[in-house]
Amino acid sequence: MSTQSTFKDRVLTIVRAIPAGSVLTYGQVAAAAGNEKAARAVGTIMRGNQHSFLNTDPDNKDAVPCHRVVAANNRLGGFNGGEEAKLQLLRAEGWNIRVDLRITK
DNA sequence: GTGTTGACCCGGG
DNA sequence: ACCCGGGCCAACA
Repeated sequence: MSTQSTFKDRVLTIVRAIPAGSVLTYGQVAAAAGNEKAARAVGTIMRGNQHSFLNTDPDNKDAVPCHRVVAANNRLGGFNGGEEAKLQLLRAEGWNIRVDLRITK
């Protein structure tokens, strides 16, 4: 069993299965992949995905919608193309993300 | 084989 | 709010 699917493979499969409009935390993905404590490693794996935009295409089976993986405690987490890109993708899927209320100069 | 790094997580002061 | 530390694991040098 272990020789066929590595932790990385399981993580990618799980992330591919996240439907639009849903999100999982790094920790939840790690737990679903069989190792609850590997949240950090999930981030490492996500970093390897170069395709930030193609990943939104639901018809592409190889797409890995890594923008649907967020950090715990309602934090956003990182992204290859910058947090701003991740923000817009999630907003397009119905999430309401508030950023700043104060006036700065 | 040994570090080091990092799209993490939790707790404590 | 802030800063700090320990733990965990995969990838890389």
